[in-house]
Amino acid sequence: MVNLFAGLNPEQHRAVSTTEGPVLVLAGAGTGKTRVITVRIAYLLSEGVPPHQILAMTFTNKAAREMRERVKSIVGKKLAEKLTIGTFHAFCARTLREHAEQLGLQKTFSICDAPDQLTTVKTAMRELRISDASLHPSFANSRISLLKNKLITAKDLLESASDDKEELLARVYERYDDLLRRQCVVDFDDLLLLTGGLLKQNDGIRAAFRDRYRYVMVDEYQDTNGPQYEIVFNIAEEHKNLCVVGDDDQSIYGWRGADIEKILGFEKDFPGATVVRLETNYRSTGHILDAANKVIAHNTDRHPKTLRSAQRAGTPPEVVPCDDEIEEASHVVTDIGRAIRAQTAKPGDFAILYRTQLQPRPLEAQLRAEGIPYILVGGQSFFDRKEIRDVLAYVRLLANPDDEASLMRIINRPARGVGKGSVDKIIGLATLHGESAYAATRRALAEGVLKPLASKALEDLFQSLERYRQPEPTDDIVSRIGHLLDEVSYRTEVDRTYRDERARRDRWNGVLEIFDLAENYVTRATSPNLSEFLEKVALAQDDSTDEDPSKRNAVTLMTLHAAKGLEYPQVYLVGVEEGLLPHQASIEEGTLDEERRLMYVGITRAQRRLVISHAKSRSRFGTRNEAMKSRFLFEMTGESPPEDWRPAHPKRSEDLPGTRKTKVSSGSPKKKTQKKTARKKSAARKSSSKQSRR
DNA sequence: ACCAAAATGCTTTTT
DNA sequence: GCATTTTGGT
Repeated sequence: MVNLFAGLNPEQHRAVSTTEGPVLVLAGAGTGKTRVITVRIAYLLSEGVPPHQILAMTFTNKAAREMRERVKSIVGKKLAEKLTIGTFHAFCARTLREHAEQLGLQKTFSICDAPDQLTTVKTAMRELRISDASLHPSFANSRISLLKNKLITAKDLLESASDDKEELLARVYERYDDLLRRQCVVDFDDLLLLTGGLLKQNDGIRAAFRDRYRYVMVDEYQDTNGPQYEIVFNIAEEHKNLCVVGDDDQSIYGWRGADIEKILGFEKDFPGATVVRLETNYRSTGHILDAANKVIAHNTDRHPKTLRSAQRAGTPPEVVPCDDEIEEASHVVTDIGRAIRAQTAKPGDFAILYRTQLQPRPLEAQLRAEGIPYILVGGQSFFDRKEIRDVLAYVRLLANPDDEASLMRIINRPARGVGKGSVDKIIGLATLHGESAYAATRRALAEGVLKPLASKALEDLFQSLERYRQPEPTDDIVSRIGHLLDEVSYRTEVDRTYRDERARRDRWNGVLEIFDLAENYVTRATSPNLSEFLEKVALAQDDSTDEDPSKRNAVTLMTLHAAKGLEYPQVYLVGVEEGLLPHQASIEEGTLDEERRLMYVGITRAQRRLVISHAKSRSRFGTRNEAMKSRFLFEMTGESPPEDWRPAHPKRSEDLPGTRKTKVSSGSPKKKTQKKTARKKSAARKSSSKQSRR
């Protein structure tokens, strides 16, 4: 075997070679963190540790894939495949399927995505007769998620509720969980929560996991939340062969329940832990790193550290003021276009980073106009499209008949004469008997309480579903899905709904892509089944993007959150304005530190060139708002703000909920019209962007 | 029960 | 500004 330690600096060497006992690696941005983890795994293997005893957890699929690839390139395919490397969520989904019985869960449970979660919250509220006015469904939804991530159960909340609103929320939470259980569905948070509970409560399973996974590694440890910590702790508590790697300065998931205290307090959890600091940055040139250091130094609650560049000073970051987001986009794109034409750079060298999903639009338009290839990362567009959700709902019903959200989605799509009346009757029965909507429909059919037309239609639908539910030996998943869609005439429905020829083709192509996905899955899986296929689909949203080799050499557009862990020769950081980069909502919540870390993450993605832009005004909700240069830019350059500069500040609670079409600012400079934004944080996601493939 | 027109609410970040 | 949801008419 080659010398694994070649090219490692002394700290990296120590992190790799300390295999026994707890290890905390504080790895600043660009200090070779991934390298350390992968070489460490290779080293463990070379020391004779069997691959199945090694468990490595990541937060994103991308990170997991990259880690496996890199280990593979060192130790070869055969060994690498026996390692357990995956996201927390994937690991948990697998564990839950293996041990479903212990939790009173069907092995075929489905995983509900964000829109389904919201639907379920709404159902819970409807059943409890709670109006949208007393509790916003999206607010309830995000709070429930956060509570789960903080290991607070509905019962806990009910007991500790200090006001009416909290009690209301607790009751919705409780009913929401009941509904999920009834549907045999778990949400993203349950995956972690139930696995944690399983390991904590079931001595046998815990012992088995401890015995099996002797060496545990966790990437991005600063993003660990309560349930994840519980899982890791329960597995590693005894043998203590736990190596966590992270950077408190890059903790940007606090809103999701990530607890920065976990990395700050690791030595308390595991006394005697070896602590390794990686502070030599191999990624960026000196000036860029200076800028990053200056910004992050304004945070107080952190492990103090300063990144040192291993490279020359390079060029300082450029700060470009623009009039509005259109000019900003055109500046960025012209800049990129010029470099590409001059052949000093290729499209793949560039990344354009932004805070929110509403920003990429003008950039996309410009890039397309200039004919520059680009990839839009994130923006869950594909799986949010109506026809995709329809088809997946059908597939989910095959795997799990009790999935109510899915049944309700397709019960009358294509239209088959099952109207509101019939649906209400079914829901009524389901609630009355505390059974799933599927069982309630069966009951309604047996009792003959539905209109003849609806009755006949549902008989047919159920017959089709049941026919393709059981795997025929000769039949694979793909043809089962195909036949089912055939029998319900889904193609006809698509043609009927979309008059425009192009739209029709587009939509149907989307459906065909599901078939591609399924085929792809079948060829890879050892024993293909619907539940596992759906699990892959639910847990892997970024799959389509980076596999496509034709898009390799393209400008990358993504949010700052999505950019963590990545690097590009040239980075454009756009929209660095008060209210946007310290985001308004964060200013209101007092989480400025996390916004600053986001800025820090953005800066440290750049290898040799960083261009930061901000606009004087930006259109939002169709109205134009004035914007101030972000405070972070003053922190970065050390300049002091000019006389007329005003930071964004928390908004008064009294606002005008009735006014939809607000007038464009009347031009009075003292009264700031800049802030008119949503006042609640919401987990709702929209299909705001399209064009993820082609 | 179905379709078109009108109102609504959304936009912080993701597994 | 947009897409989705609700409404009102047939």
